Formats: sequence, C-alpha cells, structure tokens
Amino acid sequence: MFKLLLPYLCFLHAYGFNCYVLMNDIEKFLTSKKVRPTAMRILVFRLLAQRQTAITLTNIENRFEKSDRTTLYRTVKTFEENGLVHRINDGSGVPKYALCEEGCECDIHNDLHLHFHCNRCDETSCLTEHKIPQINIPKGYLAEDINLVVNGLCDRCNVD
Amino acid sequence: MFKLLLPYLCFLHAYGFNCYVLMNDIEKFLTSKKVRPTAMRILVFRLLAQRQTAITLTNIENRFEKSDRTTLYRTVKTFEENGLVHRINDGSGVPKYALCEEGCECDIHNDLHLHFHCNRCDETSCLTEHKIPQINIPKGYLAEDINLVVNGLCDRCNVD
DNA sequence: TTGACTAATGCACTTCCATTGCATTCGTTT
DNA sequence: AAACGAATGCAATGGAAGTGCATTAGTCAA
Repeated sequence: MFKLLLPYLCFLHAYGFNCYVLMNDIEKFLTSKKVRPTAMRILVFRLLAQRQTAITLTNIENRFEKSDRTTLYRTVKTFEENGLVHRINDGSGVPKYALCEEGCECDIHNDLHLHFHCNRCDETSCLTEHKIPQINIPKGYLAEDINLVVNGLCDRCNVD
Repeated sequence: MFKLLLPYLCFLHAYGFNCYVLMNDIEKFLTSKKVRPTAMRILVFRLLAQRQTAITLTNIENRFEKSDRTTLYRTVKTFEENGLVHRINDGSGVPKYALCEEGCECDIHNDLHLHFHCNRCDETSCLTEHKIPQINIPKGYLAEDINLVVNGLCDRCNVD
C-alpha cells in the first residue's frame, strides 16, 4: 500500500513528521477498530490526531491537495460510525469532528465531556476533563445523549 | 393594515382562532418590543405562540400558503434580535426557533434553560423549568453562552 | 390629505455543504 | 491470476442560508 502514499509524502514531510513509524501505528489502530487502513484514512486520521481542536469537513478538504470531498466525507463518517471520531455541533452551522479520547464513550451520556466554541477564532475544542454535570429531565423523558456547548472566548482570544 | 391580512384569514380560520382579538394583543406586544407589527410578523408570531415545540424555518414556510422564505427568514431574525424568540441548535443540522418565555433572558448564560430533542419524532422542546447547572470551564476561558441539548425520547414517544 | 422618508417585502440569485448514484479502481482472498 | 467486495472519484442533486435590489407599505410631518 505504500506506493499509494507516495503522492502524499510531501504533504506529511511539510509537517515534519516521520510518517513511516506513525503510519504503522495508525494502521494498527484502524485495524483494531475494524476500519480498513487505506491511504486516505490513515492520512485523515493523522490530521485529526495532530489537531488540538475540532475541524470541519471543509477544513480537512483544504489540508489535502488531492482529495475528493466525497471520500473525505465518507472517511469521516466511517470513523464516526466506528467510534474513532465524534461529531460536534457547536452552533456555527457546520458540524466539526474530533478524535475520540482513548476510552471515550461518546454514546453513553454519563461519560460525555463538554465542548467550547470560541466566538472570535471559531475554534472548537473538547474539554475532556470537564464532564457534564448531572442533568434532571422531566418524568417520562428518556435521555440517550447530551450535547453541551459553551460559547465564549477561548484562552488565546481572551487576552485583552 | 387589516386589508393586508385578508389573504391570510382563511389560513387562520382553518385553525379555528378568533384572530381579531388575539391580533390586537400580539400587535401590542410586538410594538412593546420595538418590532413593527406587520401582517406577516403577527402571523408568524401567532404560529410560534400556538406551538408547544420549536420549529424550523422550513416548518414555518410550509404553514403559510403564500409566503416568501426570505421574509420569514428576516421576520424570525428580527424576532431573535429583539428577544422575542430564541434559536435552538438541537444537532439536527437546521436551527429551530421558539418563543421566549416572559422574562426569558436568553443572553445571560445563568438563566438558560435546556432543550430536549426527541430522536424519534424530531420535536424539540424547551424545558424551561429545567435550568442548566453550574458548569466549570478552564481558567482563561470566558463563557458567554451555553447551549445544552438532551437527545432521547420525549414523553409521547417513550410510551412502549 | 398629501408628500416624503424609512421599513418591510418579494423575487431572483448565489453560495455552501450534505448526500447519493454510478462507474472505476484497489486490495484481499482463494 | 481471477474474482469479489470495499473504497474511491466524479458528477449531480437537493436543501437551506444568505444577499442585492426593486417595489410596496406604513409612518410622520407639514
């Protein structure tokens, strides 16, 4: 499969990573999650892993010279379905994606972390150490999932 | 202005309301909120007031035979800007709108209520009595607004 | 009451993004 | 090496947000 990666190597080198070693790790990880480790998937995973904040599909698209939006769309979707990535709706209109932490159980609402969306720089980050507090809901309702987004200014934008 | 309302009367009558009386109330209310009480605005407000749950722009559009999406879009926007309506992002992708309760202070994050989005019937309702608990955010971050959506089954869908 | 000014509306677009169908290519398995 | 299923790329569709502009309505003042 490495022959396929050659067109992308320049991209990775630009980021200064020794891709061969990490590729291998990612490849193993994807396989362990029952996701076939194709070239694109490894690269997209790589990109997500580098990021501190969540990114949109368009973001991802712009990071790759040669890429088809559909493929990226389906790649991310596959990741999401297999629990590698969670989708964040921060109110900006377009969904963003971030890698799940190890042991992240995005489905179980007790384990959910909250997200912070900066109104100035538009960055959305997962505050993984900050869990969502206990929520009371009315009788008869069944909670399956909780989404909590705090909007405001992030630490970098809140300097002045 | 009532001559303008004539085309819409059939619509209102279909709902069995004595619109003349309520029109008047709505008219006064809009004026008190510094929103010019035009025909369309009164009708849109009327529609929102009838609803128990939040609705999308497309929802509103479909309720009116004769309507232009742009006008509805701007009407709702005006309502939002003047604190008559708040926008809810329930994760379904399209924003929904609901009338603010009397004294609702959507801007002040301490006063925010939470929203419930039903995964089955796709209805989104404001749980106005259920306030958002205290949230801790990291040092350096400034919270301006909090959006909390619980997904699951509403009381009507959670029967079996 | 009329004229003038501002706000609201309707129409025609544009733009953005999600999503799908289908043909092709890749990779794995036998 | 053949065959099969999965992944990809291209083209196209569709839904909704948002904008520009001309027209119309409503208000205010003379």
